[in-house]
Amino acid sequence: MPPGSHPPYSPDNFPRVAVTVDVVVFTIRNDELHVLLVERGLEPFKGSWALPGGFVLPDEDLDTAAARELQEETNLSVGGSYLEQLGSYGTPGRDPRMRVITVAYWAACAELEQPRGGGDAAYSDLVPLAKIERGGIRLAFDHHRIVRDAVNRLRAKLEYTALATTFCPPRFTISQLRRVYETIWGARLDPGNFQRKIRRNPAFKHVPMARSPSPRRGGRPASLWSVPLRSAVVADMSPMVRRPVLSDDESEE
Amino acid sequence: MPPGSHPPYSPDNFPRVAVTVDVVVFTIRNDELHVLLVERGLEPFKGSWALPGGFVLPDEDLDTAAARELQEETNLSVGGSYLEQLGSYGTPGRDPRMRVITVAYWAACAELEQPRGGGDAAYSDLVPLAKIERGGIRLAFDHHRIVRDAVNRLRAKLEYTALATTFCPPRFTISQLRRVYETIWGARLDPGNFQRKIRRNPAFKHVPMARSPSPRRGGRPASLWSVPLRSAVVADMSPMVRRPVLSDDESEE
DNA sequence: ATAGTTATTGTCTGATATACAATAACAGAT
DNA sequence: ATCTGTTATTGTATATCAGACAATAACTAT
Repeated sequence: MPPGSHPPYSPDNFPRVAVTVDVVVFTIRNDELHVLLVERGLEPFKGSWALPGGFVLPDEDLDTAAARELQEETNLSVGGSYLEQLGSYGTPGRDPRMRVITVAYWAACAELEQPRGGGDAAYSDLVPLAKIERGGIRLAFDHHRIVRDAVNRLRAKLEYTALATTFCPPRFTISQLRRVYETIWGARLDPGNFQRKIRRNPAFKHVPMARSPSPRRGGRPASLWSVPLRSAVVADMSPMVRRPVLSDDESEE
Repeated sequence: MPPGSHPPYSPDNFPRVAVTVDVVVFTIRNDELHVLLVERGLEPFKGSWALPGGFVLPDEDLDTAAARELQEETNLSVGGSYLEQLGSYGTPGRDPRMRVITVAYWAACAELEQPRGGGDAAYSDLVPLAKIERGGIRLAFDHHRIVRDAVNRLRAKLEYTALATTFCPPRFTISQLRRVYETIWGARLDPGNFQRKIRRNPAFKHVPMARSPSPRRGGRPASLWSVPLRSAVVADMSPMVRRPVLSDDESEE
């Protein structure tokens, strides 16, 4: 890699750097987008919230390290969720103790059991993204920026992939899926047009004899859908158009 | 960052890792997409081609390190080109000497002077991407994968940004720009429809009294265009549709 | 003047998004 | 059982836009 003028590799001849992975875990709870955070028990930033993460182990690939962190924090195997590298952050001084470069990942999960409040490890909790975006949460290091970047990526990817389905159970109604978009985008989508859009997409398969089960408050029962091919979730699809954010009251005028 | 069960930071208490940046520099020469490569003068992979890159210096941000590498290799300031982080690669064993995690970047440049063959530094040259994709080039480390990822990203970004303009001089004709798309996508675009698409895009501004200068071989002279706003280059735009690759002969049935 | 070439504008057609109306299938209240 | 409210699903009409391709425009070279 070094073109020549750089010092040659050798255990004592390269800058001292630590490499960590941090994961932005997204999930939807009560129709609100949440992020998994841990409370720091040590300086620096003791008492602040931070993204879950840790060192990349000596014989571990980056993706593996991220999957391990996700697993450790959520008890979810990567199988049921989506995990993707976001980017690396290494501004000098981002960690006051030493040079730390972090490889950030983001994950989308359907259901998340309430994080164990305070175990042997740190205290962790799901925090509404709105609260973070509002500036209502003090985040350690440059994690505010990482979260912002992750949210932008998430919002963008909903547009042209079927990733929204990873926030749903394996079998879901089209309205459930629509609510995922509405929640994450903060926009209202036309139910009829959304329906057609999904039905036209060959990645989505009708679940034969199934009707929406959960106790509903009236209304025609919806049929269930799934995306059988794992690869279809991340494949490009005809884009969902992201509309401008609407305020909650669009009734009387 | 460590939730708790991890070892605390300390100069002696984290895995030994080196961090480098590697840059995939793209440019177009003779209507062909090229990548800048350097020939390795040292083991491992002595004699193979590799991406230009090197250590991240102790007080250097990642983006800065990448910009420095680009500058060192091309004599181009980042001002005239586009530089973006691609992702990080850290599979154990990717460098046989030690654990090396590289943060890969990719760059798009308009003109590139012929790399100085062999100076004090390594021998470097522009290599046609087609040759790399065909497997005709032995690349060191996992650089083959990095180049592949970079090309995919480049091709994707042409679709919904004005990044193709970074392969053109500051003032260009619409046909020049179209040829950039055709070169990178390996597809043929309809001149008329392409023209309209660009003219409809408010990011593109007509250069008042200018006509295409370069010695042409006949044909109506084209007017010149530019994208005055730097931010408009990376902003989302109405997507160019990527058509299937066409073979060179689409004339006689 | 003529032929060849590239730039630019026009036109038509088909696909698709959007708004919004209409119908279907349920729960709960009366 | 009927009526009301709610959600799911289908229809429809309009506007927009991509794609094919024809028609001009403005040059160079002969």
